[in-house]
Amino acid sequence: MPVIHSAGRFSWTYRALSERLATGPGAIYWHVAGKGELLGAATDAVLAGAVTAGASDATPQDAIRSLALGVFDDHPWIGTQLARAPGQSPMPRVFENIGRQVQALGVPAAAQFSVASAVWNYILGVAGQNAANARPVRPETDRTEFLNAVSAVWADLDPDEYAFTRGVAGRLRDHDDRTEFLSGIDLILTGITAGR
Amino acid sequence: MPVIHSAGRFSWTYRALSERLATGPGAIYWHVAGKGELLGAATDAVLAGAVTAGASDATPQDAIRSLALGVFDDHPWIGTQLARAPGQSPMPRVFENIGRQVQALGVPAAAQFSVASAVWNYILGVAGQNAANARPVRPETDRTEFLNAVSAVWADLDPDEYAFTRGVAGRLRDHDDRTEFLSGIDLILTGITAGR
DNA sequence: ACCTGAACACCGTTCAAGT
DNA sequence: ACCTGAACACCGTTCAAGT
Repeated sequence: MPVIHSAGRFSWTYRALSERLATGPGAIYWHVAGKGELLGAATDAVLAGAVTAGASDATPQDAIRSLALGVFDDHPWIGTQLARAPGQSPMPRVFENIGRQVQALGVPAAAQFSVASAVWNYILGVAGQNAANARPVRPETDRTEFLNAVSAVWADLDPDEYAFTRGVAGRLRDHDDRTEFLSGIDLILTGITAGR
Repeated sequence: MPVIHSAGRFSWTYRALSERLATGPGAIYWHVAGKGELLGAATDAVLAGAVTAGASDATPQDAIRSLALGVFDDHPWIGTQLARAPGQSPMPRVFENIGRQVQALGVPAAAQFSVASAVWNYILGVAGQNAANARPVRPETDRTEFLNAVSAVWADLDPDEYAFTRGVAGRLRDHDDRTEFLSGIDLILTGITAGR
């Protein structure tokens, strides 16, 4: 079967795919069992590329950040579809990468799986979440416009009941998803080393 | 419009909904603009219930854990659909809840928004991720069977290239998603207080 | 003002038929 | 062994027509 090159924003429909491959939609079913396996294969192909990122970083922290950003920046949609194919999936390769950094951070053996899972879950979960948010409810509303609207609502909330939310309304307007994503990673990284 | 009661696992299709409401699919469109707004309304209704959890917990940490588990246990699918409606959404209420715990943990003002966002993102992201994983690719394969298969593959990996993954293959088989979810929360909580 | 329900475009999936 | 493409069931959405 032809290799699937990840091409940015692409609708993974059988019809779009089959048109691209100059064939009928049914042809794909000879190669994959269904949509799940199809997306799984695509996910795997993309993850394989993400592993190389962070291969030679200075600290374990930097290595994890590189890997996380690799997923977040290039292929956030991955989160929606998980590597489930037990076979030759690159999922273990990514997990191995994270796990070694976790070991390098001095996490005791008994906690390593749990800690690596948390990092893994955070990366896929938040990146996927972000990808889902990327397409707005109504296509005509753009991001800044939307954020301004929400920020205005927040700033107008009851000062007693919503003291905190009111206070950060301004930050919402200016916030950057990528930065927030990274700050979460850092929080986890701090938690890892602090818990030692 | 009739209030939508969250009823466990339910397919949010217009047809299923309209049958439930004993009406035609078109009728719903008079009340909501589209699928996004529909799911948004449902999400809001559910989140409103989740806020009460953790209202009176001993420590800020416990309060955040309660809220996180409230989403994870009862309504993991929420993560797939975000509170986007700027209006009277309970989203600010949840965010307020988290924010106050973050303040109680002693996080400096400049970092509060960022930290609260990380907690929020983690909860929705990982819970949603988990909901997506809940339905397997092929319906006939159940969870334990699947985990055993993956675990066996992991245990069989190259000892040099996959030293870490091999080593935790056993833990994968026995792992509990809920526990992993909580351990990630704890990692973040530790990171929050350690970074002070 | 609010509901009805047929209709449209689109999707994943199947399958008899081809080579 | 591998591809074709019409067909099926299903989905979100629209809209003329009803009350």
